[in-house]
Amino acid sequence: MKSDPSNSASNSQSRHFIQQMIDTDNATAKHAGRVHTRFPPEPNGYLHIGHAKSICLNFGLAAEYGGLCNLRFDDTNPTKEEQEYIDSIKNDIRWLGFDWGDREYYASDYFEQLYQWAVQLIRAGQAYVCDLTAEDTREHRGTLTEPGTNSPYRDRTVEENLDLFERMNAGEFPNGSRTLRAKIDMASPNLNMRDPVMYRILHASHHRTGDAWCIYPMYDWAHGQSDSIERITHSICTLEFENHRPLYDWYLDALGVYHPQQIEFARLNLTYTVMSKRKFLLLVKEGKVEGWDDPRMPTIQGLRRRGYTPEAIRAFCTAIGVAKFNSTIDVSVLEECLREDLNERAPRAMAVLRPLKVVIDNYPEDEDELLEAANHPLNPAMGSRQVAFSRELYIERDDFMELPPKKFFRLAPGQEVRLRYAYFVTCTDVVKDPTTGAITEIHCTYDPDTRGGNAPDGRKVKGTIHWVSAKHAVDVEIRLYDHLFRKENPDDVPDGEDFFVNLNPNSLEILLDGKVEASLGDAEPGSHYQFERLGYFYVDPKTSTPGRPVFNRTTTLRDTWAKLKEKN
RNA sequence: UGGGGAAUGGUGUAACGGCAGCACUACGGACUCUGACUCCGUCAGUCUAGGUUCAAAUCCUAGUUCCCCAGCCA
Repeated sequence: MKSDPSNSASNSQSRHFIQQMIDTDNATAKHAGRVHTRFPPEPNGYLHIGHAKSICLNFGLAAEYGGLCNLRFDDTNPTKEEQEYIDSIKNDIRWLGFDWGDREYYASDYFEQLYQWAVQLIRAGQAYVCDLTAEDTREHRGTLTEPGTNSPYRDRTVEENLDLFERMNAGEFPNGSRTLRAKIDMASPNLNMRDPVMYRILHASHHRTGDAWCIYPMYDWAHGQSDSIERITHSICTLEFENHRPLYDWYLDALGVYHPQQIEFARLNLTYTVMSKRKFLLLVKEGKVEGWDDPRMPTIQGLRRRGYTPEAIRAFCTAIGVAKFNSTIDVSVLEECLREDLNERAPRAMAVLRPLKVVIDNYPEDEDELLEAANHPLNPAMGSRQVAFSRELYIERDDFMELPPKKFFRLAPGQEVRLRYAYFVTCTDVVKDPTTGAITEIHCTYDPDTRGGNAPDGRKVKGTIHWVSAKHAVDVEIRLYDHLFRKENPDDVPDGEDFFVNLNPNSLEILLDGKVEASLGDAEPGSHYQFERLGYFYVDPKTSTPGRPVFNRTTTLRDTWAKLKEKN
């Protein structure tokens, strides 16, 4: 029995309400201690971070309690679902680190059983064929405050219903001409109970069953029974299905079959992003992003291409908790989980985003040398590498100011700084374009005694900056990403506008003259780096070519200097 | 105005009649060959009004606010 929190995987002190429910079930032997969940996506779109919450919950709970989690595609609507999505969903779940073994199921696997069950309900007088049009059905349904009215077809005989249903299935009737409905209660205050449609006629080819069927079960008719067939113990879903639970219960009880317990939790909302398949589609269709896997998209594919790791996403899903309150998580929580993971795994390297040339006047013209740099200062096991140094270097434009404010610890005329892993240098001169006045290069002298970065005389410098040897640098494309929207809630728009007005025009900045140290010239696509003092970068697997890596900025490092500047 | 849910610092989330805790954010400080990491600290919360109780975030009553439901979508 896993009811003792101290020896389960979840021995973190606080347990969310679903864990508590399962603990209670186990304590009372409700399912004989069995825990079997499922993740039930509809294959009509790509997975996003919101799905990740559900995936982590369902697979996580199963793992925690020594149970199982099925993957089941809810493919009851042939007009919307495609094989491509199935492949992509499976790929994403696997990437997130979860395994459904051989339990890959489809609601369409159960079409025959569902049909038999429908016949059973007809025989019991609990379902009938209705000839109302969609529009008439709506009118008969009533409103939130007024009861509906019975369909004129509600009292057909069992024989007639059986015959009609059979003929619906045989393809005798056109789309939309008839439905099979459950006979429940047109006056129910819960609209889902007002004789819900169980089957609709859809002469459409299904991605798995082909043309075997021309009637397709509604989600409500298929979902609970699918869980029942799979002997799911805890059917976890989002809040909006709470209103449907009485209907699932009704179906299961009417059929007299195994009855899973449905539990609803709040879906994930994140600041600075939208979270619906419909809106993602709009962004893609309108060309606001490059595609479903655009690194600014909160799709699993997008996050992955941005450089997120499965570990970071899983940590995030644990951190945010599970509850019934409809909340919006600050993206900083996600970013913090990311940094925590990347800080440990990403080897360090030096790269210059916006190069400014530096000439070391007292360094020999034709000389080069190799200096040792740690791949991870906090983890010696990651080893070190040699970086080339020479007379001409690039540094970050931001790391030089001609008229530095107080507390600017970087390069400025007369100011000495450390070039990381190299030498102390002092700025001696600034060269400007005579017409524009723009700084084109700066001159320094170096102190040969500080080789490696320390002064034998014990003198200190306030600043250490990164650099790349001009002669050895590799030119690369670097893509800087920022929030897709500039408002915390992108749906907060003026009257008559849509969420596009909140798009952040600076969410993507492409730098074509980035300079990286030579070792990065053949960086493996799909690998992570920390560019020191800048952030974490990911070698884009999609656009990198051999010898020409493209770096996506996954996220910046925390930057207290930038904050300080902002305040002044 | 019917029904179903939910309200705890800026944002999330615990506490299940007994000291309101944790994380993120923000703000200070220490450390530093990354203005990073790490460490220390500060600000800040029980939706409202009554009631029960020695004791209420927790129980009761009334109210307020927010979310979901009128697809032959899921």
